[in-house]
Amino acid sequence: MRVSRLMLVTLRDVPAEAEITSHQLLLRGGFIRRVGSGIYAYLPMMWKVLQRITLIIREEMNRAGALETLLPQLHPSELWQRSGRWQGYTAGEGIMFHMEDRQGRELGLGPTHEEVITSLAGELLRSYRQLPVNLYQVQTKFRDEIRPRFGLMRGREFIMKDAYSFHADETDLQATYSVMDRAYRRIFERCGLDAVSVDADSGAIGGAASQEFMVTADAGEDLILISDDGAYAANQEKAVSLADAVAPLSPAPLTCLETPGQTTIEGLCSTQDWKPGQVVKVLLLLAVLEDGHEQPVLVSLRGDQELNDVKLVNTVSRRTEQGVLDCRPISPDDLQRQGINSIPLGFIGPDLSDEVLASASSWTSSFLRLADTTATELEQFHCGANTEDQHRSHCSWRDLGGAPESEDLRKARAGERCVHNPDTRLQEKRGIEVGHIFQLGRKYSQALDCCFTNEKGRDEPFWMGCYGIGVSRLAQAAVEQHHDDTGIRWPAAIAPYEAIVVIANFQDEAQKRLGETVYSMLQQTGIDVLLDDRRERAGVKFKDADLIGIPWRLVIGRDAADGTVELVQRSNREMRKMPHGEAIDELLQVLRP
RNA sequence: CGGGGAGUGGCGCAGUUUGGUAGCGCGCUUGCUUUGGGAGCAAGAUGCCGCAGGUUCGAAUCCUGUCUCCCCGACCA
Repeated sequence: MRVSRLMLVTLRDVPAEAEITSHQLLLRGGFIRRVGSGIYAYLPMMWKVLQRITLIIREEMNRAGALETLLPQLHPSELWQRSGRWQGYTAGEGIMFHMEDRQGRELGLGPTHEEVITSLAGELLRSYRQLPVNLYQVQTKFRDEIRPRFGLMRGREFIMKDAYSFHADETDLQATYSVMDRAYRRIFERCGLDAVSVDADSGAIGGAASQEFMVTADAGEDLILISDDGAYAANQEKAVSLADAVAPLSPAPLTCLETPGQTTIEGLCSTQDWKPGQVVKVLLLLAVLEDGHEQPVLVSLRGDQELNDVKLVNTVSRRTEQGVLDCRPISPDDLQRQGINSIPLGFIGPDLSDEVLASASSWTSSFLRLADTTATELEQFHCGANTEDQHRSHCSWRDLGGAPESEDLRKARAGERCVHNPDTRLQEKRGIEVGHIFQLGRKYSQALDCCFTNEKGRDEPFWMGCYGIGVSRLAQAAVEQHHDDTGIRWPAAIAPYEAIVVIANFQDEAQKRLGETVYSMLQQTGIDVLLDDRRERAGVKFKDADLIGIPWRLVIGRDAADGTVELVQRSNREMRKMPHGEAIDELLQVLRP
């Protein structure tokens, strides 16, 4: 391709809309344009990148025995009503774009395809003899994100590869899950990405095991914790660790203290000369359950620890045997609205009486009491006295009528010891989630009543797995991981072009002739090559070539008359002069080994 | 949804406080010169100043409404 015909529009200034480097570079390099909030056009070079990524994904999915398909983007609401997700996905903070057609039928734009694929499987897969089956598609997904961000990283319309597998039993599901795990590792490696797989929470999708694949980059939205020995890695939402030990209090009798205005752990500890780890803090939250109940929750946590929301929601869900729609701290306003005035915020102890809820207008009238292991393990501790401006020192759980059952509710943090091997510690990194694999189990097949006939002639819901890769996000993550101060450094496997021939001075006949020769020779070898034939000054072309990040550059310059060219590697800026024939051989060797 | 910021030529911005009919840099067009790291000179083109009302002799500027975009948050008492 000739650059003069490429519709290459590069920008010197950074567009104001872009915050992170990869977003800026994709805009400046002429790869993407914003059309609306979270909506982007993939310009020709970007589309080539996406196609190359998709090709790698297809090859690996096919190799793993999956079948490509293409499902509709318009989903009838009935389908989602059958799985019970229509309401949650469309009402309020719902993530699904939805509409009514001219007949008044309700439709949604697919944010994910469990409903469609599962009901199809229910129609097509009648016997255990047809199983297992693994279906995938590469397609645009629509999600009305609360806050679209960072270009392609969190768009409202994005390209995703999603796959769904169907099995007769759990063991078979596990087998395919691990096949997918290996396929994913190969995909990311082939794309030239440094990705780690981490234990993950399966979140709203539900199911048993789940793993995320994270491209490590400082701009990542997720915090991941990795052990020194590499044996353990998890999303912070899911990560476990051994909390640092704290010095036990020297035994003393329980005492009540005046602590005016000391409502924070920090304030309390600096005034009383306590250590945060010797205090039990009690958080007051409200969980909204699937059946509409509003359940007040009291969480006891060692003062130096932080609450992990995801673990909390999962625990509340397990204890109440219900889905949790929302779980958030209770504010003074909430209390006022409920007509409660007897909760001394900032001075709450784990034994806060249920009586304080007696006057609540819509809340459940008793607390769900939870405690993190770090709190229940303390022999003696300080805590709130349930009275304004008072705390208790040297309290024990016996004084409080016993400790709640121990739960893991705390955030694991970098520097803490690992559970699998206390001699190793956790390090933290930031990551961009580019893939996620789940063992869904029978959640959707049961909800949609999609069954096959098993060996014994009985109907049984499928065991399912689902496996996603954010294709457009992956492309931007690659830029986030591979760039320098002059531009993008595409990994060769997904670069829009493999090489670019730059004619330094297009007015110079010798340069022009050699450039054209080299260009057509490369084309004949099948290398996807660009020729910068623009009548721009050399500097402009070099800057653009750096910016758009083509892995190999052949400069046809001053030595063109004697057939000498410069071969430059984008990733390390290494430059070597050599006869043009040799340069082509060299390129063939690295690009077509 | 809450908080903050911004909408002025393709991109980046000034002008708004104090109302007087729109400007700078980059880019674009033409010509000459230059030609290895975003050239120089000259001459040009491009604006419903987000949109709709209002105030005024007069509005990018003041008032009201509205739309859009970006950032932070929806986090621990």
